[in-house]
Amino acid sequence: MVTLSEVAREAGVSPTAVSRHLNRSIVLPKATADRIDEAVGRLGYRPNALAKRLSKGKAEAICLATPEISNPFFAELASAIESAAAERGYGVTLLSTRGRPAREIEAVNQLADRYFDGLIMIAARPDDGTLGDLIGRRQGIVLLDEDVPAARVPRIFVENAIGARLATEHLIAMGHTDIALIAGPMGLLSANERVEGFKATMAAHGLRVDEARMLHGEFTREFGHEAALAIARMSPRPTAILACSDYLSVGVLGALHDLGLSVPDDISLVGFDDMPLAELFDPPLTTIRQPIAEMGRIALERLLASLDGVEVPAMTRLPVELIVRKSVADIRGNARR
Amino acid sequence: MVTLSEVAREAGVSPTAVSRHLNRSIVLPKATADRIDEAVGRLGYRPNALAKRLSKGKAEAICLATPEISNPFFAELASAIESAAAERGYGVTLLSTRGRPAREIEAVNQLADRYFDGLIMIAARPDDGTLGDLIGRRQGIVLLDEDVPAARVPRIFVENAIGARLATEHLIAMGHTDIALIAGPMGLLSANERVEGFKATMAAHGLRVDEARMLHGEFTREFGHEAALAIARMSPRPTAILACSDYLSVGVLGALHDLGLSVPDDISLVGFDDMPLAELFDPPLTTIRQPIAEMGRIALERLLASLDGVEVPAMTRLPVELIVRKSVADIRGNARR
DNA sequence: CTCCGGCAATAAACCGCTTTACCGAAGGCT
DNA sequence: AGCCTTCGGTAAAGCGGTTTATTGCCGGAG
Repeated sequence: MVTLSEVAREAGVSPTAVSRHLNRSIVLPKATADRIDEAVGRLGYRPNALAKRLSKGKAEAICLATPEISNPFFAELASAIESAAAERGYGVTLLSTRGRPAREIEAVNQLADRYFDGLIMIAARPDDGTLGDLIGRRQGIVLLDEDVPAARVPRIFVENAIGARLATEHLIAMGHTDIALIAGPMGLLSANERVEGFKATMAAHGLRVDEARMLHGEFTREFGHEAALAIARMSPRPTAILACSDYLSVGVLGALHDLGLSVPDDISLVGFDDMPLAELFDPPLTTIRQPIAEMGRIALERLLASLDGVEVPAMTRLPVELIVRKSVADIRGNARR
Repeated sequence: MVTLSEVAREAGVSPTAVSRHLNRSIVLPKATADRIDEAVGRLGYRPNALAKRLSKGKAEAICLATPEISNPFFAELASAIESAAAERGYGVTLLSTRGRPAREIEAVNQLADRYFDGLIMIAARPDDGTLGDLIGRRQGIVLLDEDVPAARVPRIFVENAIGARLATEHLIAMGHTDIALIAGPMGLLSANERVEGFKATMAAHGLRVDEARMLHGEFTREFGHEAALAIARMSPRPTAILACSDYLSVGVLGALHDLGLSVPDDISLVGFDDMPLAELFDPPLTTIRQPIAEMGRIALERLLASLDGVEVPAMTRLPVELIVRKSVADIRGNARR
């Protein structure tokens, strides 16, 4: 391991000169500069990142805390963030919280410990205040996709209510009036907003929504499965399901398939997220697209900006879009089954 | 930012005492220990990770270099690795190489720069020797899923040839004799082994394989799409396709669907990887399962072991398994179409 | 002949923690 | 009484860079 001092000795100058020359914080006469460059090359010198980080007080890295990186939605987000970060010379440390509050707290603590300069947090469940307190008004955090109420940090969300409206309107336009909702965890912002968007749209069309037809649970395949089973048993059976995440939809698809029910012939389904590969499902999933790549890019930009001390918007809302594929049946004019 | 020295002053002891006490490298009388603990608590002291890393000479982090983290196969691998690493107190830095050799080299350089202690590398394309030289016999690297020939580091691969044999035998058992192969990049170990497994199995069954029916290209959706189009145009058209990665299969499925060809009625398909969600495709994909979670866990274990200086096997082969779903038709007894 | 300014380069402090000695006092043994 | 241990702790040298303030020197202006 060759150090700065060795290069300096080799080039016959001081370590300071080498450091400043390499960081372009000094302009040396060509002869000296060449001697240094030559020594660097000959010894194969590479600055020790650990030392650099300590003396600069920057980790040159950010952390991305996701509920679960194996979820393609988060994986896609991670990809966008990593790519943007790499361009700016930052590393991305991954931290899957797996829905455990302790892991989310760990992420914030590691930020405090300077393991990284900033943190992009995708929360997974409603916060009881612990996380919010911890985040407080700390610098260097950005909340993505999901809220942690008490925290005073920049947020990047999508238009959840509009997405739910788009989905609901589509279903209504196709003749559905009895729609079940599979929502996310009670108390989670994105879940709430989607529920509200759904309810408001139903109301606007003079449709009643039965509380018993709105199921709350985690954004997991398992809960989607479970909820779909429950919905299939309802009587009369809803003609359509709005699932507030594609991961839920995946569970729904599996459950309905197991029951021998066809989507969309027996029951229609709209998802939310447009997660990668959703177009390949059986049937291709009609869903609300979140601009994943853009969310990631913007989250990173906001984070780095706030690290540089520039003021960033407290809240950014990104647009969503209805993607019509094959999971919704047109039942206009049909008799109620 | 409160430092060790401040805690020491507050507790009326030396920084050494605080450091050693906190790291349990000394046992102090209860009274002193309590004074230190109390000071730590009152000041809210947290050790600076940057300083710790420099003085210990360890980054407490490893890097996972994947071709593309948004690919569910790699995302799943990342999840397993992150989880195992977290248990051992290591952070995981993500680096998507996006198939660019420069990014792979970057990963190795960053390892040299001590950005992290170890590197799990999933190579993406045949190496011209550059990467191999760089990796050389360097400590702290493990190759996963894909080879870089010249390097003298531990490797964790699956039984590629056996997987290809299993897939081919299944196809043959279902009556297929004219099988097209969509292989990975020429010269990539996993691709080669799968091709060889396919050829050997065909030969063992007395079936001829036409070189023109074996297509080489990158492990991407795009190439899968392209290759499927080419295969559909062949005359006579093969009755089955063996795609050497599920990501390729995804492209195949899309292309055949666009052509109005049904899988498996018009053409059968077997994939490789059993990537997450493959069971939801239309049709559910028959494929060769790689034990993704185990691969990740073992890769991490091997890496950490080798960092600790313990000898690890130069090569580990993990078993694969045929997962029969719905993408292969039984055409035994059928007339050749 | 001095003084000043700018060039070339450096000494030394610092980032915050770890770790390797090493030291003084108290107690136990012979 | 003298010597050895153990206990309780510390001084100081790193780790490998960055950075601030400073120095010596030289040429030109006054």
